[in-house]
Amino acid sequence: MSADSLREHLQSLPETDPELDRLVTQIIGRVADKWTMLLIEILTEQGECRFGELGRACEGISQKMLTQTLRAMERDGLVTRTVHPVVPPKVVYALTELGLGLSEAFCGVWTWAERNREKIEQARAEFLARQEG
Amino acid sequence: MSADSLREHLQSLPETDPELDRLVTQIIGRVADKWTMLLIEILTEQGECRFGELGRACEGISQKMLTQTLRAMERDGLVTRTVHPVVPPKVVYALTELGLGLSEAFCGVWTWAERNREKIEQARAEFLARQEG
DNA sequence: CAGAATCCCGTTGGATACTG
DNA sequence: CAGTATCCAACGGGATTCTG
Repeated sequence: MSADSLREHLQSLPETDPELDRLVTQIIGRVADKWTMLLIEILTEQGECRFGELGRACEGISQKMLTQTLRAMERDGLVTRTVHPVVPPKVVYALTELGLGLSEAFCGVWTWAERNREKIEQARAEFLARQEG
Repeated sequence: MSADSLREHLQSLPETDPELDRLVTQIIGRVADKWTMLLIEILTEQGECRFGELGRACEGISQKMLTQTLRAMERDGLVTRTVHPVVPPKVVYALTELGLGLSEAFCGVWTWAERNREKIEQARAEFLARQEG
């Protein structure tokens, strides 16, 4: 896709209304979050997961942030939370249709990151050299 | 795209190496940021922009965060920063090829947010009702 | 105009301990 | 196991001031 056609495409989107634009912007702000994106990717790859599984798969996340992020995702309709009344407790999280849609949409960013990892590292090295030199 | 085919697609990506996976994850973390995404969208729609233009277009951003985000984007090779030696100073920012690629990749998320805005708001309302009831 | 520098406060988020 | 509750440090980020 060329720069021009991409621009045209973006401009063609129906957010001429500033009010609407604000709402969409807010959604992006809410959803363009590191943990949310990682959890969505894990749930897409692994299918439904238990709380602990997610914690282990999502490297570096604290249990507090895991709970918090999952709650927000549930609130926004991205995942379902199913409690199985057994001992010990078993709670299963799964992507909703909405969540799956976001996963598909974000898939492009993930692919982009992989494909351009080296370019980014190179750019960082050059930037650093420019600063020092 | 079905859930299964999306899963297959993600699993087919060459990040079996955990080290590589960490790097990509870090890039996602760096780039999945509200201001970065908004600035990329603005630069895509408007083409090259001056510092002040970006500040005005990116509603709610402080000058500090604008500078900071633009620096990080420049460091990662997403934008170029061109200084025109005139008085008053004129500095122009533009997307690089790399930045344009990210813009394209993220375009899907933007479209998703617009298309599903109502569903998200509905999900929030239902979640709220469930909590209260 | 395009920042750099400083101050300062609120929120984020980690660590830890506790519970059904 | 799947959380909740509490405390606290670190960082994000706004407001303001100053400069080339």
